[in-house]
Amino acid sequence: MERATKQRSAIEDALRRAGRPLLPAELLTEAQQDVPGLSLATVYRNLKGLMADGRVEAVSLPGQSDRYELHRHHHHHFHCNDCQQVTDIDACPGDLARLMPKGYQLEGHELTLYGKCPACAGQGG
Amino acid sequence: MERATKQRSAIEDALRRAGRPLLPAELLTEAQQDVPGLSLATVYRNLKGLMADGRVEAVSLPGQSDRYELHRHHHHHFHCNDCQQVTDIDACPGDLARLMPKGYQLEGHELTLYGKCPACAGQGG
DNA sequence: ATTCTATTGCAAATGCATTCTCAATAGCAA
DNA sequence: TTGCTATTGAGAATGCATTTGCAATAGAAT
Repeated sequence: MERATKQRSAIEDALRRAGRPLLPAELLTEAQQDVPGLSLATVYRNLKGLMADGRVEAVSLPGQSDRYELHRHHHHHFHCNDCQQVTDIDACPGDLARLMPKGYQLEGHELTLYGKCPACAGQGG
Repeated sequence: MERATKQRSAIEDALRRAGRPLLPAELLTEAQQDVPGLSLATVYRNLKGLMADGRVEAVSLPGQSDRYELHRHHHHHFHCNDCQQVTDIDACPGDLARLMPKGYQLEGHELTLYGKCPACAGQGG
């Protein structure tokens, strides 16, 4: 991460445009609109560097391979059961400490919502 | 799943004793207390069969490989940041629909709580 | 422009969880 | 008991996401 490359900016731009977590393969396709020859290995290499710089973070959902998005404050995710697309949810249930059994210390949480996104909900899926 | 085998009952017994989701490797170790020669392949084979029968279900946590537990009603999970052990949480935040953006249909959710279990909290981890 | 070396594309290589192959074993019906 | 065949153990094989080796390319300091 010492030099600025068109590949890296294409990758960051693609993430910015998407505004949601992308799979490496999706990110590759998106960024290839700027840099046609871009390779998946380069996507992974840059994601690793961008994560080390705190500019990008991985999004792990249950049973899914990691997606990546630009760094954001605490939020959650919605996963469409139809199109598999993931959307950021800028809200939090809060007060989860009350769910904890006695003796357990709560340090964090992750919430994944499932259902249909507007596009899929409208198609009788 | 046509014949009853000591391997299968050892596997079910181990899950019952644990009372929490186990990794295939943990389950192997536990069940080997009953059937020393038990192999990992047999653990996987039986888990698949038990899941098909609805007796066992997979527990996927973000960024983790699947764990397995006996079938239970809706619940959530706590993952200890120290010992990595997973505990069932018989409570639910409820009313998550209010977190949904307009146009999205909520069909389900998964909540993972993180922190320290009693054993690890007591050790200044 | 020249030089140095970080970065890239490609394909091969990893790491891993899970599945499969196959001969030997063991439920269980008769 | 006997016979049929589902199940098992062991290890090789898969499938996938991710990483790496290497020669070629391209930032950017001079």
